Amino acid sequence: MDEETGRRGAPTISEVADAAGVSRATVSRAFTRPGMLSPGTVARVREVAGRIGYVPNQVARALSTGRHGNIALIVPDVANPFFPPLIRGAQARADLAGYCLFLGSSDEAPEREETLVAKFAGQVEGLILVSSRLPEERIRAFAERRPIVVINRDVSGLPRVLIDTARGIAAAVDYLADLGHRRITYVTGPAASWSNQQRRHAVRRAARRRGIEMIALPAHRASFEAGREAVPEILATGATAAIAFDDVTAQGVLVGLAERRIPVPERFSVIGCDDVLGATTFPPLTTVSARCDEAGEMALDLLEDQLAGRGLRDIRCVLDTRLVVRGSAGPAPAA
Amino acid sequence: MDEETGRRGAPTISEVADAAGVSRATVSRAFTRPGMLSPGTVARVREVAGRIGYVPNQVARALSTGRHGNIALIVPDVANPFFPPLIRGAQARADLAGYCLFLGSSDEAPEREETLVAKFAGQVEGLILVSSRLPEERIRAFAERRPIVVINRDVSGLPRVLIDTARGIAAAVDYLADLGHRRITYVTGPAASWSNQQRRHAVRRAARRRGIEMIALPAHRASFEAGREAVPEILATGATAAIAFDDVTAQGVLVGLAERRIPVPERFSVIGCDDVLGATTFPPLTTVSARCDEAGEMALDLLEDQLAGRGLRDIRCVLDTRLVVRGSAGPAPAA
DNA sequence: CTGTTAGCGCATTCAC
DNA sequence: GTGAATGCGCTAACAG
Repeated sequence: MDEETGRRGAPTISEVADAAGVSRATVSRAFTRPGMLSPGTVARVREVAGRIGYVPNQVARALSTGRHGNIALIVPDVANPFFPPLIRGAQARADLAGYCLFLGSSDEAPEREETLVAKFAGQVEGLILVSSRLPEERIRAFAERRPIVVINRDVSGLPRVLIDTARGIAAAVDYLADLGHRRITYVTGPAASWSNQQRRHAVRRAARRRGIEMIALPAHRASFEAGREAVPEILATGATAAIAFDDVTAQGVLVGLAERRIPVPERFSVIGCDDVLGATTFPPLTTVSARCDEAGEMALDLLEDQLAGRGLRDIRCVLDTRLVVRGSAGPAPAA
Repeated sequence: MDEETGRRGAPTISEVADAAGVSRATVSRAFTRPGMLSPGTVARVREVAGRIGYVPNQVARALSTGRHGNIALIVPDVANPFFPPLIRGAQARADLAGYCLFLGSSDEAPEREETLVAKFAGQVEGLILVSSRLPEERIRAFAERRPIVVINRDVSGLPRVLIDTARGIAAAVDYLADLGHRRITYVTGPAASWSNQQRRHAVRRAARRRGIEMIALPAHRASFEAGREAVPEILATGATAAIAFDDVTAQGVLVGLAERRIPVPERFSVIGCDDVLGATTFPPLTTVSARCDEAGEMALDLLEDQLAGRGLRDIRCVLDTRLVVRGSAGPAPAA
């Protein structure tokens, strides 16, 4: 008994073996492959184990088998509403497959992400990196040690799931064009983000196709505030609608507009991206749905394939998107 | 070389020892207690290790030392904005102390939480349970095995950090009373939640003290929608202000009000709780600050004390709160 | 079906 | 300052 904590060392497999009058191997099998034992023995061993309070030591088991039954999922920021649905999707699948999901949040800092990955790498079967801020070479280096699946980052040679917002954004631009908007703005996200570049290009392409004007506005800081602060600039361009990098940014635009008493969508239209806010804004945000939950599920499936030895190394899953029409975009105001 | 994956087994301490022409013990010491070795040896060993790509096996190390260097933090729902700041606080402290933080999200399901705790228990030094939905006896049982700190749950005998919203809520009620409100509503949160009960009582007490009327409205479902759907009922009571269980619920109330074109705070006042939304609503939410980040930091400090053998078992840290005045509450409208 | 033997990779006594 | 032996708790052959 540990005098300091009042906690005693956990009972080991040997103690159970002695108490039950069997060998340690039998105890082990009673927990890992009950089918190999006679039902009676299994019951007896388990009964004794339960009474003593024996719980198999995961760490020892992992050392012996090389299998830990854990998967790590690392996101840039748990506070960003984009990730929870994705996390939930991955977790659901992990449960099904009998894995325990470890979550890590890097706070958008590459160094923190590096530390996390390194720490996790030793204790999990494989990892999923979401919107990683790591240099590609680092990701590849880690992938050398452990199976890695990336989400929202197009690293060739690794299994990856990409959310292709191009289609959804094209639909958004079409929608605005059909509503009579001739000049729109795109409110930028993190410059280093793969998603941001992809979305920017998509808006530009679609606008060109429809023959309407598109102006990209740099975001000076992250998400919400970026959107809010961009409002004066947006207005200065003379545009009648804005597509934002993500929903949080769009929410910022919404608030900035509200502060200026500019009614949405009557005088200005706003469209977000990701559909993570649901209808929690006013007016409810029209947005491009990203199906983040499916991304999480798919990543876990890919990882599972990887772990099972089946599954290609260089697979690229692309998730489609579509426009979700709610109430934040309407006809262009008469000039 | 594993033909299936193209990944080879990680180099072990022995390979480094051979390559460097020293014993395994020396390699081990080069990483764990460099002070015991001559500087030259340390440098040489590390150089060789780096070249070979040797990384100490955490699992083996943990089995040998009984120390894993991990701490688990389990929250009911990563999607709830209440938790990210708390997580961040804990993570910052964990970094400082050299621990790696494992996150778990139970989706508000006690069974999931149970599974998570059980899985984690074997791989961490200790755990932090935030707003746990587990029966007290289960928490106690786990605490028998591993040091546990709880947040927002008053489990006697365990180190716990509680956010005492009473003071902040009293201030909120005072604020409303001073503004001339005579009848207010409290929009309830999860019935099973310790925080909810505490907050409800606090509102009631303060209202009684100030001689104003308080009506509690049950939330039919979770957070945002609960708030939005409660609006008709709120209005039906004839109240002129509402205090919501948390900011997300308050945001729902705000949207419900906006949908009915009821201007806030001119015609109705809303106050939230937790201060997790910042100024991202319109109008910016007046709320009771909960200092969630400090709760996370404090919990980790307590756990550290626990692990170091110092620190009491039955310690109860109470964090104070205060009213943050922004723009969602104003003078009671003239009747 | 069950017991025996031999590691998994590392940290840690002891000797030297 | 460094090496040789021992064990952490468990699983996985191999016998019987």
